This record gives sequence, structure tokens and C-alpha cells, in this order.
Amino acid sequence: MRRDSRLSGVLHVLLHMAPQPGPFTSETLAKAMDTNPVVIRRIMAGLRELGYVRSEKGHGGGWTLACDLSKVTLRDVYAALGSPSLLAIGNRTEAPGCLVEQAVNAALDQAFRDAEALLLSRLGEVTLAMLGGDLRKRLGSRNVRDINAHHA
Amino acid sequence: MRRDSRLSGVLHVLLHMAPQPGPFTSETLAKAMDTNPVVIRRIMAGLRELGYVRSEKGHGGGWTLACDLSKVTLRDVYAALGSPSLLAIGNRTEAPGCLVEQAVNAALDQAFRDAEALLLSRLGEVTLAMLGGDLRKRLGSRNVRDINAHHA
DNA sequence: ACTCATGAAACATATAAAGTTACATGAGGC
DNA sequence: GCCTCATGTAACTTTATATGTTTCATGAGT
Repeated sequence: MRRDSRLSGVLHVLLHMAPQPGPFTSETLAKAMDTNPVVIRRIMAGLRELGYVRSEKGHGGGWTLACDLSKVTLRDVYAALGSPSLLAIGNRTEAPGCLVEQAVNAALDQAFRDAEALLLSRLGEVTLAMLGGDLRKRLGSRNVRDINAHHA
Repeated sequence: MRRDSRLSGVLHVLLHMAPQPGPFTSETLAKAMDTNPVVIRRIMAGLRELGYVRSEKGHGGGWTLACDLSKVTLRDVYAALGSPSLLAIGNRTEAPGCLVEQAVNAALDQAFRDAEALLLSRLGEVTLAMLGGDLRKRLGSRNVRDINAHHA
């Protein structure tokens, strides 16, 4: 099954924006992500509604971070995307009349719920600021501004 | 994203087979699952290879359980399906050159691994026999043979 | 007025699960 | 031996959805 990579993508965008003041146009960000500007606008729309980013039109417009990175978790970003389903497997029928199916669903649902809860919990433990910190470690001595160099 | 319901489906099939001796034709099972015989054969193929079920051609042929239900877990069944990916979300790129992407992947991968491990672990705790027991509870006073009645 | 940016709708593409058709293979029953 | 019934398998169709693309409207700045 094809995996939804919007969370991965939007995090990438946010981390690219973090060290510089901005604003960044959708086109700039799209180049960095090797995708289309419209895709950027699409995945950023949810974040704008929750106030994590701002967007402005016209000359000098684009996207700007509008939140405290140490207050926003990966789970928040996930929620901003509309909380798409986390699991690739699921029940055949959601409210079956068949008792067999009910028994199967009950067993699977329990496992599914646990796994989803754990995943959400883990995502809730990581803030964007922490991600940025990890990034700086990976950069080592290099200037933070070089992050985007390879996207030129 | 469309969810893979093969595990749910094959468990349904196995539970339907459990209380009766069989063999069951793909067509019978397909009717019970409201699907196509070829779909049944497809999802049963993996289980046959692992020896959980047997299949026989010709008159009086069909599918027969060939394992100790108390020894086979939902995880085993999942593995018999080829261990399809469990998560609906994932990283944009698996082995990125971009340091930003690496940082994002590292954070997400950890959460993904934990959730997958927990889900597999939960599936490993439930045997087919336990599922059958739960089903009998749901059936209450009714005869086990009535399970399939509504599929007629 | 012109340019640059987002906003949004509409359409195209890619991928994978699920459903379907068609036919080959082999196991009884006659 | 031939016929019927069942699985085995390949090929194709359908459906859902993430992703990509085109197009145009809207509004901000020069």
C-alpha cells in the first residue's frame, strides 16, 4: 500500500524554515522538497489554520513560522494534517452483523488501538525544537545556513 | 489511504471453518465473506505454504484446517500473508542525502518502529483458539453450527 | 497597471487492494 | 476414458487515494 508521507514532508519543510527568518515562497520550499508548489500549499494549509505558520500574498510574501517550536510536537503537526489514518491494515467491515466478524474485529481493534495510541504518544513527546536540535548535531561544525545548500 | 483488510478477512475465514470439519470450497467461503472465490484462494495461499491449512482439488475438495488453533497466533497469520506493511504513514525518502530529511526520518522511524513492534507483539499474544473462545461467548446459548446461518 | 505570491478547483498520474474473467491442472465419480 | 468439480494462476478491471499538474481567481506590493 502506498504510504502517506505528508507528515514527513511537512516536517522537512518546517525544519528547513526554522533557522532562517523567511518568508519562504511555496516555490522555494517545493524545490527543497523536490515537489510541486501546490503540494506545499496543500500540506501547509492545515498548519496555517492552527496558527503554526502564516502565509502572505504578493511581493515578499510566502510562508513564515508563527509558533514556538518548543511548544509544537510532531503529534500537533500530524493533527494539523487532519489526523490521517495511521494503520495500513484494518477491518473488512466496521459494524458487521456477523458474530464471527465481530469477534475478529474486537481482537484486532484492541491491537490497533494500542499501536495507534503508542505512536501518537511517541509523536507527542517530540517537539519541533528537539528535531531542530538533532539536526544541528548532524550538521556538526557546518553553518546552519548551509542546510539548504544541496537544494540549490 | 485504503486499508489492507486481508488479515481481517482471513481470520474471518478461519473462524468460520473452525467449528466444522470441512473441507470448505473457496466458493462457500467466498459467499460467507461476500467476496470472490479467487480472493479466498489468494489470501489462503500463504497459509497453505506455512501448513496452517490444506487444500484439495476435485470432488469433495476444498480447504481444511491443518494446525493446532491454540498454537497459531494472529501474528503468524499476518506473517502468512507476507507481512504487509502495518503503517499508513511513512517517510518521504528512505535513504535521503538531505540532513534535514535524515533528522526527520530518525525521529519518525523511532516512533514507527515502536508502534509496529507493539502491534506485532499484541497480535502474537492472541491465538486462533482464543478468538474462537471469544466467538463462543458471543454466540451465547446458540449452537456453534448456527454461526454461518446468516450467510445462507 | 503590473508583478508576485497564495487559494482553490479541476484534472492527471501512480500505486495497491480488491474484484473478475479465463483457463490450466488434477482429483474423484460414472 | 470421460465428465465434473475443485484448486492454481495469470491477466485484466475496478476502486480508492496519495501525489503531481494546470489553470485561474484573489489580493498585496511596487
